[in-house]
Amino acid sequence: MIALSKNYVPAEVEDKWYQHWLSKGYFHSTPDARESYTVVIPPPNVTGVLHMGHTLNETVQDILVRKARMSGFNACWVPGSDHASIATESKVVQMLKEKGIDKNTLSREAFLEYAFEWKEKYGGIIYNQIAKLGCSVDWSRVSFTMDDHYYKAVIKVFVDLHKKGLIYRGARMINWDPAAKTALSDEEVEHKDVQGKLYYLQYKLVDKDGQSLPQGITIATQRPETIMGDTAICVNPEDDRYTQLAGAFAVVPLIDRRIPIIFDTYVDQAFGTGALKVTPAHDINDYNLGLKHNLAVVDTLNEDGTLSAAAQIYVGVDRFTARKKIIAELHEKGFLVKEEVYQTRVGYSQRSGAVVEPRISTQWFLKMKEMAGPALKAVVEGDISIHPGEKFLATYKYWLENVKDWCISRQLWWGQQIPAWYDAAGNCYVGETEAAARDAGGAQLAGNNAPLTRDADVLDTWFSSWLWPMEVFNGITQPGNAELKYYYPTKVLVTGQDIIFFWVARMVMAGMEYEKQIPFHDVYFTGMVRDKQGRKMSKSLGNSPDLLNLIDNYGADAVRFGIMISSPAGNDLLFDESSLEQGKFFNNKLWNALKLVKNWEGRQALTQAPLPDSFAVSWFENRLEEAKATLNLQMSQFKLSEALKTIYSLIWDDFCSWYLEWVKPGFEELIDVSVQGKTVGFFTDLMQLLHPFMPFITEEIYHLLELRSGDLCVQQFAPVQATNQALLQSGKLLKDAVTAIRDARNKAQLKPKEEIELHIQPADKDQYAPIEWLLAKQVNARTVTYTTAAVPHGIGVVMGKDKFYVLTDHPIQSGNQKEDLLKEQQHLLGFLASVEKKLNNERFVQNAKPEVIELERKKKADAEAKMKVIAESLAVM
RNA sequence: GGGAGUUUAGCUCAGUUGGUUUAGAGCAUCUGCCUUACAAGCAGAGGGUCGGCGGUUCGACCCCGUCAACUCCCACCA
Repeated sequence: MIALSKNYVPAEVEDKWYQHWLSKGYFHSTPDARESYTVVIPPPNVTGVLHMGHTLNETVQDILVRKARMSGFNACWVPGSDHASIATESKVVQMLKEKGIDKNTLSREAFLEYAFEWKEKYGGIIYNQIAKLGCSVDWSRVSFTMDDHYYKAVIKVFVDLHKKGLIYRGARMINWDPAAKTALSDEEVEHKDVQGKLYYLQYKLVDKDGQSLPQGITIATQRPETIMGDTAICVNPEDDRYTQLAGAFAVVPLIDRRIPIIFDTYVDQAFGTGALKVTPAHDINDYNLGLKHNLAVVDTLNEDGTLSAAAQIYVGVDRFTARKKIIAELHEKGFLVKEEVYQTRVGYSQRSGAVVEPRISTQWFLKMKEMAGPALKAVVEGDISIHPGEKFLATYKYWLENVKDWCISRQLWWGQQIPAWYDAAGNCYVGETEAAARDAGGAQLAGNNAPLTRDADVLDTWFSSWLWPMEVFNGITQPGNAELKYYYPTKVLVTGQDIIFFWVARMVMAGMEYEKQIPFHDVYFTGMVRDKQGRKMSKSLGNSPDLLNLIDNYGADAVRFGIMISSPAGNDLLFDESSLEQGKFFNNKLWNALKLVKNWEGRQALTQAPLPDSFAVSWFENRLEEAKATLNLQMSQFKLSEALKTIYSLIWDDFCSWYLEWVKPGFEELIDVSVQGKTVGFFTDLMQLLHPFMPFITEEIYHLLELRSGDLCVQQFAPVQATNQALLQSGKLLKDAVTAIRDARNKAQLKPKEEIELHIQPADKDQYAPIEWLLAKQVNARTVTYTTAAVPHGIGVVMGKDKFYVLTDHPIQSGNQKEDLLKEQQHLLGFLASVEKKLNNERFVQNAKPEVIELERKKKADAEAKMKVIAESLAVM
């Protein structure tokens, strides 16, 4: 027999089994006759580390995948990472800066070399974490969104969509990130409430000949640093205050530029002064107004957010510094009328955190209306189910119905370079290669052999990740290949609700476009992981724990347990290490149960029917099947945390606290060989049920229980058996009786070792026959006898219609037995009153279903019987 | 400014088409136990007018209306 350590030590177990599973190739999938169960990992940023959000996601996926693998499916979980264009590039730029290297001094090739070096150096961290967590991913399928084939797929899709007329290039107002110096999509801009100020500025007025007019005009703005870009002042044509200004001009302060007064109903008379400065280069509304009124566009900002030469003053000064200086100057020169505090929303770059500037720029766009249709249909018609329920359906629908074109070009180097080439005249040709682009140029380029220049920009990261479920199986580069046909569509996507637009909706679009099929059947949205106080986890708050540290401290199983136990689908999770501690305690509980059961080896007695223990065995057999049915239901509904609670309670309460106590032999007694065998079987089943949630300790115990050739990891679940309800009822009666009598013992301050004589006054004596022996054992009764009348000097215990009398040799405290009975009686009186009220209500008797009425009658009868028992007891006292 | 969601025990949450005992679990709390698997444990206990108000119904935690608080998403009013 193996000597088992006092406590469970995860570190000794986890790496061993993970290596074993890998060596057996259990996680490796190849197409076969079984149905596939495919999950593609939401690829984490290649240079990042896993945070608690990832940990939750990966754990959920592993649970689903392991469960599928043990349920007859050919489970395939594809791991991988995302090149994360802008996030990675900014980290590399930062790293270079620390080395004293300026990105601008490097060639594109040299920069990419650094970037790949960086990726190689840090790209392994997440994979190590995924393995440590026990994730059963197919390591032979690791994918990266910049793998050669993947790169080609992205290029191919770009060219294809361009050919279809869905991708176009044009000058539009886009979101500009002055820190990363690139365009962003609308989704990459995060709006935050900010307390700003509204400045009221006085502009001088002149007539068309340049003669000063007596009055000025006051406008309100949040951004005085953009006045040099003003190209008009706009007022409402119906605003009496300003109608006489038709034909007049305003003079921009500080630079003395004349701009026209224009009239448009767009302006809200009630806001500010009813006069609006129009700056087409720096505001989307002003831009549109400018288009309508044919205004000039004066771009006063450089790409890094400093003022440009066009601003004339403060050239080269950062926009926020310039704002302060300009305010001071305006104040000094008397242009600043007043300022007031103003609540506003400012857009920030999701990646760099910089305040985003609206900027007119030539970029590549994807038409989204055309893509949205099928993607909307797939979800609305229920081909894809979203969990939890309807919560995200409305969000998804709204976005797709109102989606705008997607700006897909980024002024970065790290990513798939846009396959567009330009000739000297600036004509643009699109093709997978320069030669193909040249061919596409056709007649226009005929005879022109001058070299073409490639578009310097790369594509948005999400323009590659939206192909993920297809291209990890080479579905774009080798359409219709055997693996794609087998593994696609995937079964379930597990991801955070924050990327529903970035990724989920777009994957559906790409899937519908290129496979004419949904990419996944179910979407499981996990909530956001927050700290105990409900705050977001962030580096700056320092409240984001390190995953490997947690695994060191608690073990991977406990981490998985802790994060799952309090994580209903879609709800935010308040992360608290105490739940990991609970997981650790659970590990230990399992370990101790193992020690107990192992301890019986070599202490078996031969079977001698009938056994007092046989009730315990058949009860647990049924309880187990009952729980399995519950579990399957919960799993099929993606109620994973509920499912874990079910197993936890099944193991801790039903198995350990009840079953094992029932069959446990006394000191130096033997255990029946058949009971021992059954118990090992139960324990094995329990480990199998728990394995998807806590793979390491379950595999360990599985092997420690018995010498086996196979592994739990791939052990297939047996079909669930029907249960015997009567037996389960008896078990409940036994538990209730034990609890009630123990409560009485406690209240009488009896020590556990002090024996009692138990007298039962049952409503139905037959119910007690099979459980009598176990009841005696659990309440430390030396004798059990039946009675039809009150037993003098006994502590009376009322349980439903049954009554127990506890006799003891020890002096007992009479306690507050009577008080308890009176309390119970009060409760019953109230209950009875409510039942009787119902039954006396004619309309209830007329309208309610017969079975409901029957039930109420039974409740009444039961309650009356209980009242009688209590009354008898009180009478004796 | 629109839209969605949440509100049940001190905390985190269940509560399945309205009727199974005037509401359940885990954690926390309290009491008693170092009982030969487990003090990282065992045996018990206490704790909630189901956010407020109104309605539908014989009957509401559940359906409807309304108010309040919190959360999230979306939106170009300077």
